[in-house]
Amino acid sequence: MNTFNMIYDVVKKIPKGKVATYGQVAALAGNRRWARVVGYALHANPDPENIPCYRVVTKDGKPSNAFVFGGINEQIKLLEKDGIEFKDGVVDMEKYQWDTPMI
DNA sequence: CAGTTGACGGCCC
DNA sequence: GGGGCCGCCAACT
Repeated sequence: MNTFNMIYDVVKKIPKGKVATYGQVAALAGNRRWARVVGYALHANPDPENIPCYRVVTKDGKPSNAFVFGGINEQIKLLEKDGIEFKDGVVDMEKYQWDTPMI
């Protein structure tokens, strides 16, 4: 169970129609300070089919400025397909942020 | 082995 | 309100 593995596990548990912030994923993975590591882990993304990295956004509810898995537009498209509403490129965190009971 | 960087977050100026 | 800096851990060079 590496740090990466825990992070991936958390990301994979993000329910459809919800999004999580990097910090939140890090907190769920075990440490809040892993925010950067989470970013790195998702960048590595060894299994994109099971790791919906597009559901992980910054605290602002915006996708990372270096999202390069197909383009920002593609990420927004995928999120909207999940039922997540985008407004001016940002998600309504109050409504769509993953409500984790374990945090 | 040591130094630097990195899909971030939070605080300070 | 906006911009910049520091800090955290792990991976990469």
